[in-house]
Amino acid sequence: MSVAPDLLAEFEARGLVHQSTDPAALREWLATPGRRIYAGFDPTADSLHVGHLVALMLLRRVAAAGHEPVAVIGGATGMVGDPSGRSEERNLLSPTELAANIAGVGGQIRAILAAAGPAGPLAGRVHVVDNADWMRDVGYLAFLRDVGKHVPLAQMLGKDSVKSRLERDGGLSYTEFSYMLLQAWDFVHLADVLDCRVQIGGSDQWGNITAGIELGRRLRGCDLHGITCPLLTKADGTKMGKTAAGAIWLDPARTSPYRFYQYWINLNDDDAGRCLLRLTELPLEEIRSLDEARAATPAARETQKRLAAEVTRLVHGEEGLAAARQATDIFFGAEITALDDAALAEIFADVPSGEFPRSALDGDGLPLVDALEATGLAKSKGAARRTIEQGGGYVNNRRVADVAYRLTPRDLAGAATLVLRSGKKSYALARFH
RNA sequence: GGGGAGUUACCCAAGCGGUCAACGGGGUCAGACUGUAAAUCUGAUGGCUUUGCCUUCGCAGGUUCGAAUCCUGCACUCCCCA
Repeated sequence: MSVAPDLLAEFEARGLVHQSTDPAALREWLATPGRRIYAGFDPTADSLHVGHLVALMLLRRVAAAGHEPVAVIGGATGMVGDPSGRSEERNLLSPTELAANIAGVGGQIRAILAAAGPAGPLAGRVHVVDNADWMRDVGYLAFLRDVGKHVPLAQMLGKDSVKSRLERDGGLSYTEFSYMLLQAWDFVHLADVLDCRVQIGGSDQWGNITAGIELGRRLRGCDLHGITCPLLTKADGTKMGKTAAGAIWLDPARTSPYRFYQYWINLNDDDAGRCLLRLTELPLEEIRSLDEARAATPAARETQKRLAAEVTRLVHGEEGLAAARQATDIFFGAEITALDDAALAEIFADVPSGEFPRSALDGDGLPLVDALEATGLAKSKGAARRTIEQGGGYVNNRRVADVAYRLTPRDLAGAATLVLRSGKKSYALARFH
């Protein structure tokens, strides 16, 4: 292994450092290749969402720099619930839910850490562990004596996550209050068994990370370090990855590759520029040239296209990216002809559909107005007529100007499916059985 | 308990006997423009078997050839006095 690139400088250049412990000490420790650095992921759902991508990318950068990332799945901490960044008490997850979540989240973490980057496969070895493996058998009394005894209450009460919750009406339970002890113990445990001395996370994790550092010093006399990165937010102040329709998930069953891809394509210029730095592994020179291109010819949307391609490829692979691009061409492009029903169903996975008897197409056929109404593209037949009159009615992406138009077997794009559209973006599939 | 004002379509809000499916604004939808952005402009916006028909203006009755508009009762909201 050659000399490790300066990971901290890389983080700083990409705007990934919000707070960190002593940079000089950190830099020195990181100068040796093969260092282990961890980030935790609590399995609060069966899939991660784009909000988790920054942390995943941090781990990939760790690996790319010749160190060894450690991803900790919170099988134990997920039982308790992290109060950080939350305004209300969490509901406890059932053991069954939790097991499913651990499986889902774990699979995604492994896949993303295993994916090849623009510069080929990642160098460093990757660890994926579950903190339930070392927490499960720790007895309550032992934990109170071995860990709790070394954590001053004043310190716990001083954390923002606790303070802000105490000031609210709901307060927080003892269970969530204890959360930081578990995460602190994780850090000390990983230092023990893996010599992992740096924890990274979102800026809301600072309190939990410093709790671990403090515990390490009191318990082991060792120097642990922490880095937090700014939470990814959009220019309008909302969280990255939240849309009106809900979160953008990494699981293709929850968010199709097409919608995932479109999310990045639709970011505004500034947000896209920032994401390029934080969420991709493109070299800084390349990002700089994209910045220049964006300033010179913003309409080309090179930044968004490149960002969407990079992130989609990482999460959904080449095939997912290809599917998203194909769907994009169709959604924004030409007339739809000769696609088979499976491909149509795939491309239009996010789109509502209406079922009709095959016989509806026979004879005079099915009035387009009825089909638009039945698939929900128009609230009433009157609205459907209006849409067509005003030039917003499409069959297979071909504009239909005739209000009295009737669908017949000639209009089928696949064997039994055709595509209806109202306006620029509202699609529906009509299936005939 | 007494007096006054009000209740109109998704929201706000005009209309005060016929030309009212009901002005205007917001929202929404469609079109143009555009960078799959923002802004702007244009059109539409109760339903239907659509050159016509049906159902809407708090609810129920009534007057009238004809009512969202006038009368009576009821319900709810707001304001003033007690």
